[in-house]
Amino acid sequence: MEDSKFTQNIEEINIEAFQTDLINWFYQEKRNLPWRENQDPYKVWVSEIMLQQTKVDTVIPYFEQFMKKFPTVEALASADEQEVLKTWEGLGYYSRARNLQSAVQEVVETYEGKVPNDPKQLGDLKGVGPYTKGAILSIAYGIPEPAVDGNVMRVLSRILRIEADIAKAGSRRIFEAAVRQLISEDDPSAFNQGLMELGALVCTPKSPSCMLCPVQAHCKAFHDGVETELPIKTKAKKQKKQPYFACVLVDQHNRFLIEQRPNEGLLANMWQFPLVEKTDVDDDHLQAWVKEKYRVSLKGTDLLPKIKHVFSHIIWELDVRLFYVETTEEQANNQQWLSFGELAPYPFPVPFQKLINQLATHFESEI
DNA sequence: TAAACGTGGCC
DNA sequence: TGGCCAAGTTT
Repeated sequence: MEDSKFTQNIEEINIEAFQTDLINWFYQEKRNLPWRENQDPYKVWVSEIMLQQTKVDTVIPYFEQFMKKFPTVEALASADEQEVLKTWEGLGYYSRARNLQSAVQEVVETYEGKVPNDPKQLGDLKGVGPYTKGAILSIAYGIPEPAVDGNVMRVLSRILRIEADIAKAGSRRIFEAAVRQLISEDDPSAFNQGLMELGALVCTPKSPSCMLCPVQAHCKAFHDGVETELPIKTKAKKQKKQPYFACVLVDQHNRFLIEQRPNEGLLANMWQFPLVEKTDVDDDHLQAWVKEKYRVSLKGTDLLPKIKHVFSHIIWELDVRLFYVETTEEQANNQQWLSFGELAPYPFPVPFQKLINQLATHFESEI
């Protein structure tokens, strides 16, 4: 259906000229990025995972740190997961980090530490989906496989005037089919990266710089004057608000209670201050809930500024309450009483980094 | 197929 | 301010 129109448009393209124009532009204009210093498959892999749904400028410092701490497949495979998460702290989508370490462990155990260049073996690794598989194969190994990300879909939707909804899961295969016809067998790495770099620097979502585009002459959308109408992308649903109480328990030695989140779901295995949904416990029962759940007696409470945190699919509204604890009993083993300085090694998601910053202000010199 | 899964920057 | 966007994968 959608394919028929694009099949016709692809036949109007001079493929050799398109490849040459794109690849030459890429070598001319490509940014110098730390993961482009060589083609080490491990570095390519780590960079591709970090770049998922994440801007280049955000990734750069994380990539540098990660490579310093885990320079090889073996180093990452044998690291503590907590240290890996700490290095990933603030980057988001933390299952990427846990899947990456798990996959690297499989590479050590099953493939003698060599990142596979076999599409099936590579694609079966945790966290390696169709895009990442194609990116590693083409960039690290020079194998002509499609690497279709959001950039590639946007660029090709314009060049070929493809009107498939790029928000839909099934649309990716249309673009993969297009790439298979267009890709350079001689330099699939520069071709795939060129498509993405073009999307990042020229063929941008809002106002594409068509006058600077190296493949303007090949672009159906530009020819027809519809470049700003593409790609077609349906809107995401609005996030649902979730009101919580965030509870800071402080004992007489200025130690704070933190707990580790479950090993799956949102922010898996990350640490937090005790959290409870307001739909589960209302204001009147909060104090009793804290005493019961954490086996403490209280000598006072206080109020800290509210924290709002927007995730991709939900919004946390944290009402932050301070509880001064008189006596404590043994706590569960996913919990820790720690002084302020001892919090440092524990990976916290951003909403709790905000909270920790509030504590630093609130307690000033006390801690 | 659609929802879950983070975060920061931009307008 | 709130919606949109960024080199996606898993379930």
